[in-house]
Amino acid sequence: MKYWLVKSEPFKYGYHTLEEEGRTMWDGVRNYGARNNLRAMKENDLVLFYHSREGLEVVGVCKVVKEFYPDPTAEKGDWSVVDVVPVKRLNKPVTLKTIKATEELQDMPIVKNSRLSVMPVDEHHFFKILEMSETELSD
DNA sequence: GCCAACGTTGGC
DNA sequence: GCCAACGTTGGC
Repeated sequence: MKYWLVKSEPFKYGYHTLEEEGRTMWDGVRNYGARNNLRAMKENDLVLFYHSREGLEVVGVCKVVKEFYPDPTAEKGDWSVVDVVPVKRLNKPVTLKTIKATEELQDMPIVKNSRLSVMPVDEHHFFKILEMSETELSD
């Protein structure tokens, strides 16, 4: 089991949109690093959902339900998508500001590389963020 | 809205 | 295959 973080602009596709739709194809990734991370995702991996540009906070957790396959929205190039479903909205969103202020989260790529839209998250970072959000997954 | 950081493109 | 120019992302 691995853990990830994906970014989305909430005015384009927010966590609320995922909750409304119940499931989505994570399309539109056009960056090789991000794509390779998508391809490394396995079914049942858990993914933090982060709102970029507006909000600037981790708002929820989702889960990979289908491993990578070709991105049907790509007109050319070798791009991939995965399918995800919402798992749980965080009780308290964890802001980027808070992440940056938390010593043990300094190694997260989001702190150093603001442009990567799909990134791996260490297990202990993942659970630290859940703890900070006062959210339990086991239900 | 600005601009830093990062990626991509294309001339050589 | 280097690197300058350009484009995009996303924090501020």
